Amino acid sequence: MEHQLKVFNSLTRKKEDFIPINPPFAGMYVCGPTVYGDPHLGHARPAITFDIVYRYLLYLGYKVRYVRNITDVGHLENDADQGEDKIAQKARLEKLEPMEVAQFYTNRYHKYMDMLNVLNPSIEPHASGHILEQIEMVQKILDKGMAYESEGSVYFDVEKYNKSNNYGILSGRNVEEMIANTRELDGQSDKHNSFDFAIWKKASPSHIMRWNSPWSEGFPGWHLECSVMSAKYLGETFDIHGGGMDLLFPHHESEIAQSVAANGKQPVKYWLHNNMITINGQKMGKSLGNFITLEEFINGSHESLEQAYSPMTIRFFILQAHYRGTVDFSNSALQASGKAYERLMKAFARLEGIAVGESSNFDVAELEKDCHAAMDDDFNTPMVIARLFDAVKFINSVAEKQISMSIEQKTALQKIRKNFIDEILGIKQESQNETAGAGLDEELMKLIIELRLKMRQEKNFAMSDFIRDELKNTGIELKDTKEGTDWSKTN
RNA sequence: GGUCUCUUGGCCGAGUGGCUAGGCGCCGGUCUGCAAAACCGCUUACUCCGGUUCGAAUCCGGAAGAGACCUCCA
Repeated sequence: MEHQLKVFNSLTRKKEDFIPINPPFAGMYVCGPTVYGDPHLGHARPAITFDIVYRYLLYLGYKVRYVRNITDVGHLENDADQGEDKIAQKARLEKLEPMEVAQFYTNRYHKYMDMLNVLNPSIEPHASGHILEQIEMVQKILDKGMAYESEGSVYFDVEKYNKSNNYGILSGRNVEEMIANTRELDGQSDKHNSFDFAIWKKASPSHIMRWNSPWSEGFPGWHLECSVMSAKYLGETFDIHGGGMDLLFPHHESEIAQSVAANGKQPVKYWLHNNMITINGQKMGKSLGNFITLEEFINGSHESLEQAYSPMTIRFFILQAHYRGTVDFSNSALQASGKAYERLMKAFARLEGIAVGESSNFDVAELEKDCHAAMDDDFNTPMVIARLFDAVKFINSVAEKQISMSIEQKTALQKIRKNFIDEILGIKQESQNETAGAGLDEELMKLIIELRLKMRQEKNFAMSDFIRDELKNTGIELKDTKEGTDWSKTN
């Protein structure tokens, strides 16, 4: 392969050559959504980030198995109401089966991922469908002496594990310091240490979702599902594990510990983490009043939004920043991205109709090389987009008949469009007249535009402007161009 | 407080020890009956203070500011 993909490995904190364990196969596991609420911006970022990783690995010719889980088990509210499962609580409030709640939000998640042009994973396992495997893993860890049972729950013994291994290998945390900094606030805990984590949790009476196990009726600990399902579908050691930076500790750290304790080997070769999003410089949170669902984003209904933003605008915006940096959602930034997105798509659409002629001084091969180099360098999508705009400028200059383009240049640009815009970045055209493409609307608009053209030719500008203004009031915008008059719906 | 990350032009946001990313906005222009749109051109920044270097926004040290994670749980 002519490419050498480099990825930033959180485990080593360095960019490393990506060399899969069993080429041409590549295995990737990404932490998916907890399906107890509507999908929001916080879901979009990791989904799009690892969609890019998936797409690029496919583009490079790897046979990729992409596993992204659905977490539908065991979520306690982080508010004061202890001991109730998030899904169970929702179910009780809405008088539904817990699985109905999980299914509803899973469907919602899929719908919005589809709108964002996020490809489906190869396997989408549910935590609830792998309870047996999780019980087996708990037993395995118990057998190795790295966990203890207490009051029907089973806890991972971090201190013991750390004697022979390194708990903190991923997050840089130091167990000795954690012990030193820990103060027992109350004696109620059935854990040996505050940083021990549950791998099996006994269900409280109000907890609806529960399964039988050798220890109690309960549910598996949070970290366990990812360890179990990744091992089941990708093997005990696999290539890439992705997720948001917020999951680095304790989730991923604990995943490593469990897997090493159970299987005696590091589960993951490359850990990739996307950075977080902020909204107007603040972390998104329900308590901060800036919690925006994808539905609200796309229809513009949230009060902090000045307008609706299309799914492709959101995707383009996210791709304009590197995945390891934070990205701040603000109206002005999104509006800028929306315009940039349209300019990019318009130019490449224009390319199709361009008449070829003499070659101009524009190196398409170098542009392509730069785009590849940017992707190879830890998925630098902002750089790819920047270079694509150089092509935009070239295409527009040719379209404006300032310079010309050869057939070779045109073909090469078409290839870049297909490879980079369509396949790798996954940016697609959102047609504005989708609902009006056929039928009565189109016919009527044609007639109105023709009438207005006649008036303009007769210099009856008062009437032609009246038509334009009135249409604008009803949400249809007319634009006079050299080729004639275009129309589009404004929202 | 601990661990880590970040600080780039009006805004967003890449990047490299010397070769002015890119987008949006502004301004100028082309086009147009006008407007809008579209297109072209323009806009030389790197928190502060030291140091290394022929040369640093880029490396090192310090300061200031911002953010994330650090009880339970997912």
